[in-house]
Amino acid sequence: MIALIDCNNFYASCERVFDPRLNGKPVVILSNNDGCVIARSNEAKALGIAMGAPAFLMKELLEKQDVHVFSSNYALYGDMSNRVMQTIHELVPALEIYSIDEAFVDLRAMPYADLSELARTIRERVRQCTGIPVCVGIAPTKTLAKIANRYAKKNTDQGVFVVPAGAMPTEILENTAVEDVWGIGRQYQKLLTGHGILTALDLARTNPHWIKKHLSIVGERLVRELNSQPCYELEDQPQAKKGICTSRSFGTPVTDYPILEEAVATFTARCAEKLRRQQSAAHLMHVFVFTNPHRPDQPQYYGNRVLQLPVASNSTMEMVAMAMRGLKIVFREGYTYKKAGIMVSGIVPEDEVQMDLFAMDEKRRTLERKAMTALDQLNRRMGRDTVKVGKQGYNRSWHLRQERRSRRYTTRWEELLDV
DNA sequence: TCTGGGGTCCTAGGACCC
DNA sequence: TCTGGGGTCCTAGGACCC
Repeated sequence: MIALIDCNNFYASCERVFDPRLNGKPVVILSNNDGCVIARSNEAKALGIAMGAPAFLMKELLEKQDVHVFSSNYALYGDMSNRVMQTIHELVPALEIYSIDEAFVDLRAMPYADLSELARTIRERVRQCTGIPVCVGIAPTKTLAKIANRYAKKNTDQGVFVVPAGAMPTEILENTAVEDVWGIGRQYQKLLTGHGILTALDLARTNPHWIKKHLSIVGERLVRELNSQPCYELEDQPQAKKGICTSRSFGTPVTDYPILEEAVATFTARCAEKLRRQQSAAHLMHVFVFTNPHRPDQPQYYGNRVLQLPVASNSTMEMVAMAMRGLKIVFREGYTYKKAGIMVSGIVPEDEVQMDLFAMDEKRRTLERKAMTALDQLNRRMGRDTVKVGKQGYNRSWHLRQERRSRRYTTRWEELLDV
């Protein structure tokens, strides 16, 4: 059996842990740049505030209904996520962190006759140690555990639901709309409902050949999983990423080349850090810049370039130098840039990098590697970008708009909660 | 009379997830 | 004034190999 543990309204719940006055009130959290609504408390959902709704269109409603609005505070949410995961991990050893607010756990080796008792224990312990409410769904497959979790959230006071192994759980499948099944998005929903497949139960009973033809092998696995046949194992070892992207919209639009340089250098430094953290190196870098597509009255431009490093690298210095060459190529004077980013791919383990007879000499490479290790250690201890390359600059005028961010209660001494 | 049977790698595009 | 930022997997088609 597999459990899916999912935090309720996670970002809103994080804010509430440190400000209980928010309990019972509508709370929403905005995306980077205070752009869209990306998390809502139940009270906010009840007001009809949609996921992904642009904040500026909701302004009146948010004010009129006295909604508490927050900018994203990823320092807080990331740290709270770590605490939740650690708490679960202390109770169940086999844990797959699926997203910032969800984890699958393998219950096969757990000495509990009654799995709902274990689920309640997990729930209470997470609540006690972190203040975050979670729901737990338990079932023979991941897909069914997802459905069980959703059902626990919507239909029970306990926040726990178990789909037993053995017989097909017809009742819960019948009460789950097909578009609420994990892996069924907008396009597949349209296709399936067009063929009269409206519920998870209908989908579970659909002809596998038809599914394979229209939803590919992914759909076939999904149908098997609905029939209690596991196709997805628990992945408790995180896999190295095959592509890494750092991109941002700018708080204020950018026209100046030096400011664009600072932004792109910073994104590159972030990609290099991510590569080093997973002990990888990349040999392709994709630089892109673009104007605001929501302003058709302004001239539009999308510039992008893929650059090849002679030897796969994760050195901030080498990668920033390369990114600056790419930016020079894609930059066009006279446009107002809204967003830029760096994507790296062609990722290999850092100890399996293929050398080049004519590239940077080995001595320099070793030195840079040592420098990067020192840089990472310093920045981990003293805070991000304590040590950085000069191109990253001090300007920050391109930086995010975050007008309503709460304090970083758990990761900054100077922002601790006052009692 | 009649024209094989395997493979690999790469890219673009489309679907999905949080 | 104003619309986020990451990822994954699969398939089809083209080019190539023996």
